[in-house]
Amino acid sequence: MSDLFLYNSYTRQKEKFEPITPGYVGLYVCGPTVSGESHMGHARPYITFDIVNRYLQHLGYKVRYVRNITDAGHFEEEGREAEDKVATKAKLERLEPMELVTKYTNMFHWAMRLFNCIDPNIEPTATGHIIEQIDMIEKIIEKGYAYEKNGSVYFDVKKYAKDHPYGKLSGRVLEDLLETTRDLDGQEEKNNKVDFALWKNAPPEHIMRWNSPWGEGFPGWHIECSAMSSKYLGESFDIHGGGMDLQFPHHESEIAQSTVAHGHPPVRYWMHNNMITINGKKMGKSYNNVIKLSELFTGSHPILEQAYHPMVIRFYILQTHYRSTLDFSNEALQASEKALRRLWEAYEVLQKLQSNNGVAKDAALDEQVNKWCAECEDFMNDDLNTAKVIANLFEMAPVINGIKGGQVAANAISAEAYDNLRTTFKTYLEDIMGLQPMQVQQNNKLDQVMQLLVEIRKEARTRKDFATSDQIRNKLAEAGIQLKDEKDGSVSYTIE
RNA sequence: GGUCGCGUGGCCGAGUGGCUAGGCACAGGUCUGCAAAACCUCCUACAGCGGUUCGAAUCCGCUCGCGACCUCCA
Repeated sequence: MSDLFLYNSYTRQKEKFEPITPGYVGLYVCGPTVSGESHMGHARPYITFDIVNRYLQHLGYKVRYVRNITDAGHFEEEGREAEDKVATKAKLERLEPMELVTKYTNMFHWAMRLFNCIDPNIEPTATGHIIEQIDMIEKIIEKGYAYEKNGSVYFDVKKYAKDHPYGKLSGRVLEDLLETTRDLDGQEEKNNKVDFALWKNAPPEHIMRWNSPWGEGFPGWHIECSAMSSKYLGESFDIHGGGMDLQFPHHESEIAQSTVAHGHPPVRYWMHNNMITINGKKMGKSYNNVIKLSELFTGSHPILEQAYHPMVIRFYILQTHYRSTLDFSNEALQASEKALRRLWEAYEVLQKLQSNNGVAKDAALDEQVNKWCAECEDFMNDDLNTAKVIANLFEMAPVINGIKGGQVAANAISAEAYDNLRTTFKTYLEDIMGLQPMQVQQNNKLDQVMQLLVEIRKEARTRKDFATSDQIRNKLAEAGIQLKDEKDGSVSYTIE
């Protein structure tokens, strides 16, 4: 058995994974900002790290998976006027931040369920950890790496950079940053442009506000992850994940804050998934090119030619390595849909195959099958190469279908190889990659109706009444039910 | 402008020195009453130029094209 190697963004190389506490893994992933509906781009990190979580568990680790909900910040609901925030309005007329945040948190959870992502063990909210964040800020001030200005607190990056490797994660050089950072509102308060806010003084119209030693305000963006990850995973934990776009400034700032507060860097392995692009451009709110998940599932976006099942999206994402960009197109998604359908059907065929008595007639094929199965683990261990795992499963699909169709002898492979096939498909398809059948679960009554139709069609065919038999087949196809005439004369069906 | 990354066959995408992934589409065939499904076969690519090497999609250099981050961002 090979060892698990993960690409560590911090060192820019694949490293052997060794947890801090043998047998246990602390995994923290930056969760969504719930000020709006999740879009397709958001699907990638949560599916990617669901695989990380699942695979670590498969390897026998006890994983504590923490994924936060960013529900504090400067939120506005789309379509609402800025004056909604004015405090003079009646309470129920005003935007209530918690209402907005609850709505989008619920929608996020809905999508995660459909994607079959395992729930994190802890899903802390930023608003629920204001005290922890204030504590941490105070610690940083005590150590002399932060300063207060007009009710806001800023982290002193320049001072930190003197004796710490600031910029290592994101490949920045402080001098460059000092020159190139753009002018933004509120910058004049900072001692240096590169400093970032730990706490922000809330202007009167800001509706999210908490008391703090520095007056009413709200936490800076980066501090929540530092405070919550250390609370639930410890001051040193194994894996921190998130999208590549968070490397700077978010993760870089996290490292700086935690290093000062705790006296050492917080994370062993930094993992970053790449972006989903559309027409070559990153899908993101600021580019105005997002496809929301709800639109994706229903097909209700002008660019979409059809609705896409959550499992198709999941499979589509897994067909690409997580560190590569993934370009959206209807064509690509439709290809994934067909591919997944074929692979899943092979899996179902496999479950029904009868094992032979043990001896392999085709030693070469037998060996090949065992090799394909064994390789899956090596691929996963090589920085979670799900694309290669899927490719291997596809190599085995014709063997499975061939046995069923008679093109491959049933006793070509050994009983061991059969078991190996079954275990491999189950383990990788379901347990590790978290895929599920797309088909509607068949219920008993529908099945009885189907058996009746199949019987009528069979009789019609015997009479050579092909008009009737084809009508049954075609009408069912229109309804999304596909009949398949099997080699042995039986008829099976699949429902889309 | 600075930093980093990418450019693979009709499309999507693995792959980082030799063994020419995989999926989808196309074409041909087997099977079928006809189909569908399945199976078999076909399609042999690595932006361009130059270099290193016995050998490069893979390493180095240059050129062209694209993108990400530097601002909220998964």
